[in-house]
Amino acid sequence: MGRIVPGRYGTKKDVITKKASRLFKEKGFSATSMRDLAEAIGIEAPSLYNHISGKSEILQEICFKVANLFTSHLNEVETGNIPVLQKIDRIIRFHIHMMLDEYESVYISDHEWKHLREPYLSNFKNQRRNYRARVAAIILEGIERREIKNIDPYVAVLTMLSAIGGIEMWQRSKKSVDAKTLEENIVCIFIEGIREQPVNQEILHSIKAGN
Amino acid sequence: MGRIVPGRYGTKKDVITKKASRLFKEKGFSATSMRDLAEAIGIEAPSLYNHISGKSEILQEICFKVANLFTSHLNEVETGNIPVLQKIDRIIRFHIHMMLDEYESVYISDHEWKHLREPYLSNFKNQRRNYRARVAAIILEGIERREIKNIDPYVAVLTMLSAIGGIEMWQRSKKSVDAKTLEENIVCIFIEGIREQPVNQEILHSIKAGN
DNA sequence: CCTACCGATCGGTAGG
DNA sequence: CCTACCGATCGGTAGG
Repeated sequence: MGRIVPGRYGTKKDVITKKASRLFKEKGFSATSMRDLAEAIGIEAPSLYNHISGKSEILQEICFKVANLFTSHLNEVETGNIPVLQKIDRIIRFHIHMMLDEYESVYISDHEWKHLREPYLSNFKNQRRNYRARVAAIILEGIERREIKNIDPYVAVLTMLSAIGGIEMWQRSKKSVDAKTLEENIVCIFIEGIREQPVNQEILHSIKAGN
Repeated sequence: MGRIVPGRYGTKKDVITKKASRLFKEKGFSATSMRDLAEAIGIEAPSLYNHISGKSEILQEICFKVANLFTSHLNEVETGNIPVLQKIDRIIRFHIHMMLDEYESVYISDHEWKHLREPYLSNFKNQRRNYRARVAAIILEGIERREIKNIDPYVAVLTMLSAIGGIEMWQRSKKSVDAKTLEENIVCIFIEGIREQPVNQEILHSIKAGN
């Protein structure tokens, strides 16, 4: 095999990161050896170290690339002058798109982050906690404006984000449900699930009143 | 250290499985060595093999114990002559309770099953696929009866189950939200998220009666 | 990007 | 349940 050539696949490091994403996703970070990775690329294991400093650097690249994309998107959403439910709608759709477009990276960021080394581990956990707190703040605002029902904002955030995180298995059976149906169904479930519903409240009231 | 004594912690094998659950959850299956496990228990690594045949047997015990609990509960729910939304309500609550009571085992069953060996790996995947298909069938029935809105049943199942699977992080910050609030919030989001709207009084009644 | 190689650690066995 | 130990494999380095 010749050397890895930069080109339409990006730098050599990008090629390594891409191949590693697939392997880490399929076998897990710890169960993937540098020899597995090298073989998948078509080089010998020691050659990898010309492009990366070590196995954990690859994991760092993947996890923070994903985390930064989510953070950047949230920055945009927060500054927009749109209704709260529309903000939540945008966040949900972005998560779904990330899962469909970059599902290997997102999967690793969701499931393998614990193998990050310090100080990256702490940084990652902080960034994640911060992200969730900011989304929870949006939901809280919606509750105060009576656009969203009175639920615990953090429960709502975790429920939504982990639900979308679970659709990775989806990728394999793309045929059965197309992406658009998937997206609209999920958005529908959550938006109507968290939205304040005056009709239901009225019915509930009339039941309690004994009508 | 003396030998592991059976007693209020169950058999020696149970003690090993319990300790392993914690370690597999914190470090991952592959990153947990038999020496880590032995040290946590207070014995030498080779002594473990008097009680178990190998590392993968422990993972099998954990994964299938969880899978069988879910399957057993679904068997009960299916045979019950209750409205569809109430069946879904029961399933959701069972998943939440499992997550709160046995979160280490459930976490491993959710995240580490890929490290199972054949034929256990195939058996586990089959059992899981079967479980989801059966829950999807319940949802489909609800759609046909116009109790549930017209969404893809399998998307609804994955959304619900993976959302609940994500609340494991919850365990750590028990203080911030009590279990009852957590449960009611999640049930509320999903039941109202999938219910056909406008609501009719009968369904609301049956849900309330089910609690 | 390769060959040659390192110390550490792995899951597991032999034998008592 | 222990000590002693096995072959295999790990992440990574030296040197070219």
